[in-house]
Amino acid sequence: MTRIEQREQTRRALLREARRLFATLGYGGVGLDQIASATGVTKGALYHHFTSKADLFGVVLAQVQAEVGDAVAAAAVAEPEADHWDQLRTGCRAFLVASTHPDVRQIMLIDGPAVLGWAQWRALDEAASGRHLEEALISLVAEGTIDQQPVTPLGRLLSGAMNEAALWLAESSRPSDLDDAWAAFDRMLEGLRIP
Amino acid sequence: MTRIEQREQTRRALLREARRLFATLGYGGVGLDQIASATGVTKGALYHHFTSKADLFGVVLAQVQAEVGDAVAAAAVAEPEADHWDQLRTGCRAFLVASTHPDVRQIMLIDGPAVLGWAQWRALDEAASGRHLEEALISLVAEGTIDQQPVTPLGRLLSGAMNEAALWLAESSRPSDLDDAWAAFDRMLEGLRIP
DNA sequence: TCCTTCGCATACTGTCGGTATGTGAAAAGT
DNA sequence: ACTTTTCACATACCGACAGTATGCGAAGGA
Repeated sequence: MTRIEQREQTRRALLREARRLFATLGYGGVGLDQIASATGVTKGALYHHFTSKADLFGVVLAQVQAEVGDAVAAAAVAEPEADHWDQLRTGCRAFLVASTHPDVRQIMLIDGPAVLGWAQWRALDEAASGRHLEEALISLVAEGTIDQQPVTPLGRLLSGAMNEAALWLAESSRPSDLDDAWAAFDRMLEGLRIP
Repeated sequence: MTRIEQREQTRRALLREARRLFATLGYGGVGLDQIASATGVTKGALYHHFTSKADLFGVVLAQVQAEVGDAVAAAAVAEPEADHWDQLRTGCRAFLVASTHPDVRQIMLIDGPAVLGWAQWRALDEAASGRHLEEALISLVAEGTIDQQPVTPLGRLLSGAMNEAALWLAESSRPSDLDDAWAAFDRMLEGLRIP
């Protein structure tokens, strides 16, 4: 095993255990010694790969965000013949489903803004899934499907609505809640559409 | 000065300084010694009034939530002759404006869920302003102004949309952003209304 | 006036994020 | 082939901070 391979392997293992522990215990509930020992290394190795606890969390968060973003993009690509409107809908539904998963809930929705600050959190969100949302809205404004308006505030409203709905869904146990939340969100979207 | 007066005075002073520091530096950026010395007491006094740092933060958060809830209620009461629909709109606008203030932003929107957990945060939100929102939605469903549907997921969607919009507004500097965000939110509300 | 209560201070401990330094093996140079 | 350098990690340590145990002095009741 060459050195660069060993390095990557250790780094991946650290990220895997960090994500697992951050997701189950929350950022404040996990110590760096705990992450290191779960990985089978010491804290020295951790600080060789990451500059701080927040930095490690940031990389984990970026990874989670990227997965959610990929899920959204995959859902949109899955039906290439659909129009922009239906691509927005399927993308939003994919985002809602993905955000309900426990890792995403704790790391991205709860701890993310508090640990990294809202500005940095937003930058990661923008790079991962927010970008897709704004692009979709721009297309819809351009083709006249929704009112001419600045897309950034509208994107924030929709994103915040889905985030909060995902937090609520992850807490609730009734299976029908997902359908109810999606129906309500879909009604909201439909209300934006010019008849 | 009687003992009970002295106690209340110290407690209020602690809460005042804690709120100020939590709002400016964030929960993780403030130490209990810092709060105590800013108040002019020692950490012993702090632990005599609050069981933990999270407990102190929880009381501060409840106070902030109550202020926001009062602002929403006051805005609705300010125009008693308006119908339920316009009362919802003015309430939402009051919430959006109040949530943009720095204290509310940092304490209620960013640190709140991470420090207390989402369930407890939601309970405080429900008691303060979420209740008003759900009651308004129930009235609107009952009178047929919006579609028959479960109000809880819809309330979560609207609440999350406003929270995220408030975070975005507090970051941005253009004065027109508030108008844009409100216009977008108002369009969303209007879309829910049965013609 | 004595005793109890209690609001708060003082002094201490354990944990944890972060740093400084050591070490042995892999890679590079000659 | 031998030396030197690099580097991935371990070990040992420090400071900060949340939390605790205890002491004290004044208020309030008996």
